[in-house]
Amino acid sequence: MGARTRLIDTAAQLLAEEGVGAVTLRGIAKAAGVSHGAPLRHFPGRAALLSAVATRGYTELLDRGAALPDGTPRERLIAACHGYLDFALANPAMFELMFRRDLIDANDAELTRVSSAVFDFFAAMVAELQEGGWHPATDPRLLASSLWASLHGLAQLWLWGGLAGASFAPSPERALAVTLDAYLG
Amino acid sequence: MGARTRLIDTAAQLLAEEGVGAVTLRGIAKAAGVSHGAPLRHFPGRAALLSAVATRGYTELLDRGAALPDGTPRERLIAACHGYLDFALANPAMFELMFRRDLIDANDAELTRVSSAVFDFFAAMVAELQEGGWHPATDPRLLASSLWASLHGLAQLWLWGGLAGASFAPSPERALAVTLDAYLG
DNA sequence: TGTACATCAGTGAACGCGCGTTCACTGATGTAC
DNA sequence: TGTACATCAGTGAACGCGCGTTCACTGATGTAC
Repeated sequence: MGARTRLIDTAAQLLAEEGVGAVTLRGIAKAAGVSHGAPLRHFPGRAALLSAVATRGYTELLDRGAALPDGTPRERLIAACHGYLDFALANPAMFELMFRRDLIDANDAELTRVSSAVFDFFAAMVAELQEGGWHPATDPRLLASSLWASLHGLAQLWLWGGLAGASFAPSPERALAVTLDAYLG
Repeated sequence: MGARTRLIDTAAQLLAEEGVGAVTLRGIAKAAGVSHGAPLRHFPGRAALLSAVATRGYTELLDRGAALPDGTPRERLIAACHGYLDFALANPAMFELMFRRDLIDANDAELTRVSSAVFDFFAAMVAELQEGGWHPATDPRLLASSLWASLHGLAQLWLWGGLAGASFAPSPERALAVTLDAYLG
């Protein structure tokens, strides 16, 4: 395994264990057991390394999409929505990093390639369901954007510290059920 | 005007102009024209000052709610949803700060008081609409959580850099219309 | 097989930076008598 | 009205920290002939 890959692995593990604040170049180097200048042999800078880590996150999202069980378009879209929320809840720090523009390089070629693929996959599932007569007149990418944003907000707010006030905190699953009911009827 | 209030004002302005990364204790002190140790006369630390700034954001949200025009419960809820999105788009850095747990003190009394009030206000509007027969069997706070999360995700993703891939970027207003159509039929 | 050279990951000291926070101090203002 | 004292916002030097990045160097590995 290449040193570059090992650095990304170590960073991803450090991210999961210690959070976004821990993935500094020096912290990653230390966790990887190399001197703190070593990572710069493989990445031009911190943002590039973190972008590679975030790309891992988008790749896993894509893998989850590919591993979706067979079923009707509707069943598959519902499963994909659950998958997105599950991923975010299971990998909170990765999820945060994936959307932290100040930490990663938004123009990173691989990152944009994979994240676009995730959206395209999702939009394709939406389009498939539309063929069955669901919101047939709406642009599938617009519909996908709205639905994706709803999932995203659910994950963000839950990770942020509960969906409602402290006195009432519905589980994200229950809120997702309400959301899916609204969209899918 | 007290020095404390002036510091919050200055910080809020600096936040709007320079972003979340600029609101350091030293940066705020410099912008306020005082020595960099001066803010600690009024706040126990950085998190307390930033929490006071974020509280401003929630307060403005509450003010916007109070200023909603008269109308049917449905019209008022739709206006509130637009208001939330408008606020986020008009105050991106404040919106970011309001949900950055690593920068503000989640246990700050005033902050939790006002942010809870915002949610309660929103949930009350939802409950009012339910009296008209809309999703009557669902807990209004659960319904409010789902709808709020959808708005929140719309704002977050838009500010993050477009709702979809670079090839297709629907305006948040168009996506909001789709979302409101899904929930409100 | 042996030799000279190139490549390249990694080292570790150093640089310069901005940060939050501490601390002894100043100077103005308010208050008690 | 005057004096002694307390309060308190602000000062500015300093501390210690972790950061990203630079740089000359080492040592192992691969390659050409």
